[in-house]
Amino acid sequence: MADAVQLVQSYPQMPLTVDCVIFGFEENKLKVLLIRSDLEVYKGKWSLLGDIVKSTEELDDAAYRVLRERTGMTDVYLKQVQTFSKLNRHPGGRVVTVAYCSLLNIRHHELQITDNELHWQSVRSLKDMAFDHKEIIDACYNWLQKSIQEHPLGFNLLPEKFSLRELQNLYEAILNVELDRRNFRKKFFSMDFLIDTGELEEDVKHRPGKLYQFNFDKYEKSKRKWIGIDF
Amino acid sequence: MADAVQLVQSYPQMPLTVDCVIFGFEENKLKVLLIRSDLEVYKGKWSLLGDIVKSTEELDDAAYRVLRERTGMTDVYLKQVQTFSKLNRHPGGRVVTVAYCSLLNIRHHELQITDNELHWQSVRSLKDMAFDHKEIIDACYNWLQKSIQEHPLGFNLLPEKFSLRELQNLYEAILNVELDRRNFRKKFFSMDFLIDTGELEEDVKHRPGKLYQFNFDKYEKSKRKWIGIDF
DNA sequence: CCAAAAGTGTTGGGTATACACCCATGC
DNA sequence: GCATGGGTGTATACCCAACACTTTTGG
Repeated sequence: MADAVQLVQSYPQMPLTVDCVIFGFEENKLKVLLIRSDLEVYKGKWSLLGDIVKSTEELDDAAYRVLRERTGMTDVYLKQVQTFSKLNRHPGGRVVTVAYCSLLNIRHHELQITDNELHWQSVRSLKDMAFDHKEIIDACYNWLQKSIQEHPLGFNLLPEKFSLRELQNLYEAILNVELDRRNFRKKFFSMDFLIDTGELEEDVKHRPGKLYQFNFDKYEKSKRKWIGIDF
Repeated sequence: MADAVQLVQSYPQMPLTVDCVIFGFEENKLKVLLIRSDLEVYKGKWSLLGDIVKSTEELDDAAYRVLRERTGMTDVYLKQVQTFSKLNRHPGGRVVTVAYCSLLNIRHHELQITDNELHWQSVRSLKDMAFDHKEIIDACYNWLQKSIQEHPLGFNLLPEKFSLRELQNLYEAILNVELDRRNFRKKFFSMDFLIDTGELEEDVKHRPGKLYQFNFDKYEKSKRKWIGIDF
């Protein structure tokens, strides 16, 4: 054991951080939660929410901590996406960062955000960010576009009860496509994971749509392993 | 700028390593390249090929360096998969590691391996490895199973010219399924990325199959963006 | 001629796509 | 009653899964 300790002590060390790409959905747009950079060189630029990883902290824990400290939320979808290590990515020296992607419902969380430098920004209008954060967001956005087609992640961005129109708007916004409404409905109804709550939309100035919930239990039980070569 | 440097210098630091899960295909089995652990506590156990990340080295470069130093190969498929940070994953103390997955053709590389503690082991027969390396291999294997269905990665594991039977054996071994030969052929021919070399298998004691090459150029040009919700 | 694997087509069922009309609500 | 979006069905094309026989080669 002593040899192992000695070995590790001889290793070069470097700072490690986590950066959270926190997605939300509002006004039919996919948005990401940003904060003003606190570095002089990036004055005025937006940056991701991130923090150092402590010496005795696991990466997932560090990412959850960032979420908790920034949004007050603990029960949020979170997933490690990629680690970035360009030598010049941080102006203060070598810092490696692990990017996490997080999905949350803006409505559930808006009251908890007090720091007024926090800001939900449309993913489509991003430019000129601090560090390599644009690159990190692009990676997470690509990951999201892919994952939302294979897993029921989108529901994390919606209220617990949602209309099919909202769901479709979400998919259209994230995938940047237009989908046929009837086929979209057929698709989701045929999956049979939507629970009709019996409730209707309110405060809408046209015929109200039905509200549904996603049946996560049923989904978990029926997860299948897909074989299908396609490239 | 000075503030940024000072800030980074105040960050906790830790050792960072890369571990390469190097897959190969031989005797119709998916294999992974392992080495005897050099730590006393793991005496006799197998471990992945890995190394520290140098202070001024990017992660991809470190992973390529490991490959080059261990196999002599430079032109090998390599992809960052996941970062592992459990506090007790290394008996010598806190070490974070970034796992890379690599695919190579064993035949092209076998002569370059001189260290006789290096060893190709069947993925199916893995057990009881050093560190958290079993977990890392599992993650990379899952990644491979998924990716090989969406991207033409498998060809990195085969010789440049291969028969359809070899290709099918590869898919069956990695996905751990049996596939219908006629449908498999139809599938690949309909993709239209296989070039008939006009050559035939040799030294085979039955009717020889045709040898094909994968048309990477054509594939790159025709990459399409898929929209298809399915979970 | 025998063994072993290569090579080849068809059919049926299910799934994706394209498309148009009536309905319920608010104003 | 009109504007707005909710809700529904059908026909077609495509793709996937299932399935058996003939051909070529080596020995």
